Amino acid sequence: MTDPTAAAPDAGPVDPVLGDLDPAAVRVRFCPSPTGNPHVGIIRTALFNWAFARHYGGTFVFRIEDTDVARDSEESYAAMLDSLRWLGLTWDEGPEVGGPHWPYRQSRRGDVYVEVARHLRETGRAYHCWCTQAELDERRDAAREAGRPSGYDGHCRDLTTDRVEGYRAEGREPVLRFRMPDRAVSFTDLVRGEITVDADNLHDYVLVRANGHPLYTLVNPVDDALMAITHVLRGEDLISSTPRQLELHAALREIGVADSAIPRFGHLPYVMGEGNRKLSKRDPESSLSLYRTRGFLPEGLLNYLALLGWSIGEDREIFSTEEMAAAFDVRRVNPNPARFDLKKCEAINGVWLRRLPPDELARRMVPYLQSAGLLAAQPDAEQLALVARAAPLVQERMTVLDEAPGMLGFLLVDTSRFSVEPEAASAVLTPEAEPVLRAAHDALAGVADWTRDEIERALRQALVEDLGRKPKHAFGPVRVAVSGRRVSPPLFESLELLGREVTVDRLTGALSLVPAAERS
RNA sequence: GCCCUCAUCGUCUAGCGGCCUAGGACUCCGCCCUUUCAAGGCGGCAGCACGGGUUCGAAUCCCGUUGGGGGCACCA
Repeated sequence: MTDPTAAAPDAGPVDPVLGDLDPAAVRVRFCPSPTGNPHVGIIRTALFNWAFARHYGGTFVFRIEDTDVARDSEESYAAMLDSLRWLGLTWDEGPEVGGPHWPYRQSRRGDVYVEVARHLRETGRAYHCWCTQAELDERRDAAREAGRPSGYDGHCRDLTTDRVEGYRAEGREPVLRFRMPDRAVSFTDLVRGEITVDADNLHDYVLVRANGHPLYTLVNPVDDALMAITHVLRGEDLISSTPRQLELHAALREIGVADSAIPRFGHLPYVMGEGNRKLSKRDPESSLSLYRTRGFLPEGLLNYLALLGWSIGEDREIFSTEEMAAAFDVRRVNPNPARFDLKKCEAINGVWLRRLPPDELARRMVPYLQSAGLLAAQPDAEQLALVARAAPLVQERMTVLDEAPGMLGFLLVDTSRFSVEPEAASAVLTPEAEPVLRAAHDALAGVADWTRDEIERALRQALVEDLGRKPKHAFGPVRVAVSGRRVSPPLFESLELLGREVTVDRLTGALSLVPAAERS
């Protein structure tokens, strides 16, 4: 058992991501604040955290950062859960599934933060600051004017009791500030390497508002510490607040509030929108629900999002979330911002859509057909069977599911609601097409065995052979007559699904749309 | 203003000192296939921001410049 050539435990290279941590002990969290609709940037962050956790066999914690009563909403909270569920990004601890650190909504953890804040103040790690907004603004402007850093200047760090009493007598309400060390702070970012901020640019920051409400600056690090988070993967906008978080966590350990190790941080690049701006919740194209209603598949959307800042390598772009998790390595995350490209997102989605088994595609098209009014809320077996048979016809013609109604509508509407698009009618249902329609009508009416091959044989015979039309001009009018459009699924298969009776009816109807030929 | 950060085709990326006359994908443009549209096949346009180093050798390492992004809240 003993291998003399084996390296001593401390001689092997230390894993730069795990350190000496057991992979299964990895704990990451996804902690959105429920304001507005979930957007693709935040989902990308969720995906990378999920992949990281799954890669190591660790724990994916889902925590709701709802400390901003003015902006948070219950709808947004519900939408966030619904989104992750839809995408299949399952969490191991969090809302609805529970976990040892319950509750996972910060709005329900108020007592915890009050207690921690008290400890911080009693141990001198945080202090009351009595400065008014006006005073702060004035000093900040002056500092900026002088070319100095513009953060808090430490004015209230060491106030005499007389001064404190004076402020109190004025009726001022203090905020609680964290006392940052007077030295540089550095850390190794998992995607960017060493990042150092020197003391001059580290400022005491507010943990608790004058009204007693704890801020993100307190609750986020506290929960990370209490929930024993080992790795933090978040947006690059948080890079500059990382030193604060590091120091607060260290303070928490020193005063005995938490005993978990300080997490390692990795900052993910932005997802950019049009122009050169970070994609924000205000941009309509950032909204996850938009992609969902358009009929993107979770597989496709997630695959595309994975490509934004990460690569599985070896000229490969199509992969599942499981494959991503298996291959995921934070150090391979690309630090530069990526622009969201709808065209490419659609292309990737199209690949996934074509990969679906036809039955599965049919199943997923149903809701879109329903909301278009083409399918009843409780479709009968016959309708569902028709959709299932039609699925293979449209599968390679779609990139998103909400294209289904447009492509299958002619198969599903009853005759009373069927109509030919005016543009198609005027372009194709011309006097020259009349003989074609007539011949097609007569030929199809006589087809005994209504199958795709028999339909094709009959039409070719009648239109191409007998009438001498080019296939394009032979089948075009028939297509418009039965589908109402110039573009449709393959013609013969469509006719087979439509049935002889309806087909013949539509040809008759089309005949009535043909304008009389001008006599000269 | 101060600080942090980023830099390969239009876009997403591969590249971690010689395999690079820089590969793939999306977009766009041709051609083929073809009953429409797609899908598919083949081909094409297009890139290492700039300047210094280091090195026998740099897209790859270092420094600077320029340009982009972010932070400097009693938002998160």
